[in-house]
Amino acid sequence: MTSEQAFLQNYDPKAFPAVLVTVDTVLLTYHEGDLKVLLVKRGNHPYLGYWGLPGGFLNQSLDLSLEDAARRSIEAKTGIQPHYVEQIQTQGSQDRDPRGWSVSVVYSALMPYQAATQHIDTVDNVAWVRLAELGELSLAFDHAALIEVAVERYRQKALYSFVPVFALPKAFTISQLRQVHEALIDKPIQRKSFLRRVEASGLFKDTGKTQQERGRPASLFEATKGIAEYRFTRNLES
Amino acid sequence: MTSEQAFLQNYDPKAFPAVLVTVDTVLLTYHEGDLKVLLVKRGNHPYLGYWGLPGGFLNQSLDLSLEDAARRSIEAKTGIQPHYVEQIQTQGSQDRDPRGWSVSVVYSALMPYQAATQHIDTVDNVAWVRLAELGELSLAFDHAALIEVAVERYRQKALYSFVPVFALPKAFTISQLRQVHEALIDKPIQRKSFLRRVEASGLFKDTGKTQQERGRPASLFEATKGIAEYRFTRNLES
DNA sequence: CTAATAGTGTCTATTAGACATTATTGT
DNA sequence: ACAATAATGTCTAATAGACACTATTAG
Repeated sequence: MTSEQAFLQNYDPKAFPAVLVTVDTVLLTYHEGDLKVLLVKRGNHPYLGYWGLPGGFLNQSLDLSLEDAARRSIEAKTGIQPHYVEQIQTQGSQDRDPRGWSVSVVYSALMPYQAATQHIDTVDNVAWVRLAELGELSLAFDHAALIEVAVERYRQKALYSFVPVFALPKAFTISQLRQVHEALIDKPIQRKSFLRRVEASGLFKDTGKTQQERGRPASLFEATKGIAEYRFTRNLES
Repeated sequence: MTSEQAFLQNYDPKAFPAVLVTVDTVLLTYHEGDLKVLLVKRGNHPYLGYWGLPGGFLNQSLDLSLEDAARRSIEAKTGIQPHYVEQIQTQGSQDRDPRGWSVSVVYSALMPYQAATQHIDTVDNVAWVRLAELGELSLAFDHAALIEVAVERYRQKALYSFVPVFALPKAFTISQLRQVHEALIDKPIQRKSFLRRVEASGLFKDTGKTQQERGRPASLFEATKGIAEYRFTRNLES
């Protein structure tokens, strides 16, 4: 039996054929009544010219961890560090990438539309695309399915948490927040029920300011710490 | 701009240093009042002689997909194909394995104790270990943390689903099922509340048989199709 | 009989849905 | 005043917790 030290010295990482490891991110926001996902027009083969998710190969020198890699690619495309990031799932198979056995670790983040948009407006290969429009587009790899899984996850969270709040700007009205939840679950939510939950959570701070579109001005709120972890024991109807 | 075909012909998968990709599995069961996890005594460096999770490097020729790899290693260690498998999370960082940048895709499965135990009793490097005992053991890599994440996931599911039923044999009593849920959430559950949910779901088939420990014999039930997907809109208290 | 466990009856408390009512703004 | 949207009042329905009660077995 060799010592661990000797074992590691003799260990050859090239003994096994390499698996392609990419980290892809599903970035979502809410703007003017629509949920939108950030897509990038691919400048390389395969799927050259197709829209796909931001992300790319793991960079073993730059990235200390998978989440590092996700945050790095998010900041590269949007110029901001989102306040909500979670790992969604990992897809890996022999045939999802023509270059070989490929594993994609999928992260997702929610962010305010405005904050990210000033950065992406400066380039023409990055765009927010309405989820409703995705059917018309043919996306690279299995990215359409990856987006679907992320959205389904948020749909569930809209029923028992306030996680969707991270798709809004820092200050927002309760109606706007309700609209994000409604867009996710694709159903109207009773205003009274929703407001009761906002109050019961105790996690929203009234800024004292108001915002008006049409009709009575609405109070502007901010999310406080802990909102990402808060859970209701009873779901909204789905 | 080269054609996609030319690009793929010139593509060299060895241009990037290989990332180590492993698939590890957290196999859980319930037996005699305890939740147990299947551990394997490692026969190789690193962590030679430590207990760790079943799993190993992705085999690019044998495995068509990540889930394939998980199922293959589960069957290798237990001799059975579990009825419930889900992907838990993926951990990856520069320093979790001394051999290099390593990614571990973690799957988890629930299975009946008896079905798997006849197979593992024939070897001495595989064992069911009570979750309560894990604190005394020092596990390989970050496997203790991976188990913790899987158990926490099932703890949540115990509050709004019947997924824990897959840790029991084909026929079981409602008390046994309740005990699995109680072991997961570490709290007693009202028998009446639990039975109400069993009835409301309509997903349990009374076998007509009974089973007796002490006291009144209990009816034996079987799970029917769809139980893995069933969700309550209201959680048990956590 | 008692002990033990399975299973039921029934009351209370909580909370989401429904929907009517009031409040506050612009035109 | 009217339209539009925000915010509240209040009733009902659904369902989990609490816990007492009955049922069925072994010894």
